[in-house]
Amino acid sequence: MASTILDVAKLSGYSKTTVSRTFLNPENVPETTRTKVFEAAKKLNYTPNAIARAMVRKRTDNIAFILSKHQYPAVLNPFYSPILETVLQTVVKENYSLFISPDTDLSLPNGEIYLKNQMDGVLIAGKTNPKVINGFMNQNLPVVLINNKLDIDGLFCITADHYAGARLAMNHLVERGHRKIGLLAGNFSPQVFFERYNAYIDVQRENNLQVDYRFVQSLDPNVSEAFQYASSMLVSKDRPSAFFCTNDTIAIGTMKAAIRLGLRIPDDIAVIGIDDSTMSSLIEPELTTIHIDTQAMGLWAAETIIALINHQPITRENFEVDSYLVVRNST
Amino acid sequence: MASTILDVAKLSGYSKTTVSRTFLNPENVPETTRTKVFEAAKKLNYTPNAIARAMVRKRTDNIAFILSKHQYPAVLNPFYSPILETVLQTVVKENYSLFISPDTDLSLPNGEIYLKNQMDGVLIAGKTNPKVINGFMNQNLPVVLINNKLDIDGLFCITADHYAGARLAMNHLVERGHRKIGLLAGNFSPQVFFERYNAYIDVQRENNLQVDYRFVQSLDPNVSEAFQYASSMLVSKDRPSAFFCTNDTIAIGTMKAAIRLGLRIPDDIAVIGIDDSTMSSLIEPELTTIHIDTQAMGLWAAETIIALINHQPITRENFEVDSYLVVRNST
DNA sequence: ACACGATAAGGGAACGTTCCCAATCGAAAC
DNA sequence: GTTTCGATTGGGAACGTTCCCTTATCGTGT
Repeated sequence: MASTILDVAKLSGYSKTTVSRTFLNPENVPETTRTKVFEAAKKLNYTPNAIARAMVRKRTDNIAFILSKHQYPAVLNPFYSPILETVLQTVVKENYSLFISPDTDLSLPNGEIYLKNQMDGVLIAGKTNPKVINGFMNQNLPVVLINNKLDIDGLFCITADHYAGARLAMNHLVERGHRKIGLLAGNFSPQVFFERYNAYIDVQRENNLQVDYRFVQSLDPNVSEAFQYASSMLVSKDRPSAFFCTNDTIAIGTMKAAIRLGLRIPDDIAVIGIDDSTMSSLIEPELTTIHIDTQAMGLWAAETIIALINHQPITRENFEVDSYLVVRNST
Repeated sequence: MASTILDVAKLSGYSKTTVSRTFLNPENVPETTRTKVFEAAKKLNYTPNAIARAMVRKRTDNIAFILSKHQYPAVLNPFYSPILETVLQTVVKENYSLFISPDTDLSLPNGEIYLKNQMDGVLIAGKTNPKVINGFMNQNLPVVLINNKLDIDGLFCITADHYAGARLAMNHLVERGHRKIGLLAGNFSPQVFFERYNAYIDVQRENNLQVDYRFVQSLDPNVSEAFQYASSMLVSKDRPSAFFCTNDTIAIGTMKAAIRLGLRIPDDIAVIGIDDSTMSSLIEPELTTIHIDTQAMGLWAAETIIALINHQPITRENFEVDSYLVVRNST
């Protein structure tokens, strides 16, 4: 049905080799040849077949972005979606195509198989089964991990220091004079959960504050759950003067609860989040939070996978991204 | 480097045909054959080459999701990202892979070309150059348009009636007794812009209200721009009692401005948005808005493109998705 | 006049599958 | 005992490119 390089060759009067050459390096071919070939191609509505090309070149220029199945929703996830956005823009600029996949299908009988030979490299965001990673690496596929670190030879990772970030948040609250601080901790991957939890405990110890475990709660990181826990804690007579929420979504639920109870933020209750997601500056009062440089994550991940694909030197190995405090009006 | 079907054939003692058969339809092969083949494959770390397979089958099981370049950011766009999420989940369930692409690269010298033969079908979200659509259709590629309608034979479209949706919003404001209503209209595609603008005008005419053009403004649909325009309008002595914002982002900027000026929502100033984006129920007070059934859009688009790929009958042609009013606390 | 290099173009193998067709073999049917 | 049929397997062409190698042509310098 669709026309092939042979049709163009016949119509233009040249050989398939010349046609191929013309499409690959137009400048390496005399002008008359070029125009004749392109003319014929246009007339036949011809377009080089990317699959056939990939077959001989052993390159597809496709990069996969796999989101841990623990992260649902995939595209809408407030932490990962800015990373995906940056990766997409970066990768497209270098003429790669981006393929996105929640990693569920990798566990399907044939899912893992199909993915492999169609990709030049794989980006994995979040916690994943090491078996999957090994599967890719056994095929000599370059892999870069995002917000996850595994000590495998030849594997590159980009992470953030969630302990340091959480300390920033806690220190800020302490500096503002808060002596009683509640914790609403999202149950992300155990690693992230504990890094932030430990920061909460450590900073308080260092400042001789006592942890009141009635105001420490782990929960699913969504607004309604945060709203519920925060509501019940905020009505307590000896409630904390501040809440450390381990992400912005939880912080927003907490603020909602406070506002509904008629409490003033930050005078009656201070709230701090983590992520500096888009929402944090949209709500009123605006949320004080920890900015994690997700743009750097996306950029480095994209550039690294491309460098690996092209066997170019890697600028930095296993790079840890910065976090900083963004003071707004909720503290 | 990587092992091929011939290696497996040799090691297992069967022919390449039998190996191929075993991978394609394990149940069509005697058990002893199956185990021997799979054993050999495992030993060799063999995995069928998706590219070679695609080459002979003339199918890749890849679907492209192209976001209009007018929509930036791509993944983070509050209207399109839920659609993308639904499309992704639906498509993956049917064992297709999803490629995402901002449509900029289609205009690159070779960009358009490369995309074509690697996809079984194409989803295009938002306004696009018809040339691009024709390019795909000339290659006999199924195309489905999302939130955009073009009268091309064989082209399927899913849209929302933005005029009707906007009328819902305006009628709600009128019912609440508002006689003076301002408009903050995002400059989306001209089509969407005018559908909503016309609804604004028409509903007021029908109710004998006078339009005060000092409070009508078109703007880029982002929070800070909305904040600025709303701020300057809200300080006016004879300001409107309500603002119709043509999406939630604008509404949020408007509410922010009102809150900063110490106005009470909805008593001093009512605000209504469109989209029912995630944010609308996170802010305080929660935003009254028009819900557009983006989930239905994503689902139908995904199912339709898959049906087209498989030459199955289409359940519904050119389907227009429902909108309804969601009353919250901003009106 | 001759050799030589640069420029232009073509022939054919190779990439790793699938799938059509044919071949073999044993058992069941007549 | 011959035929038929199903089950199992294999050979080879085809898919549409790229790329290595070769060939032809045409100056250009000596």
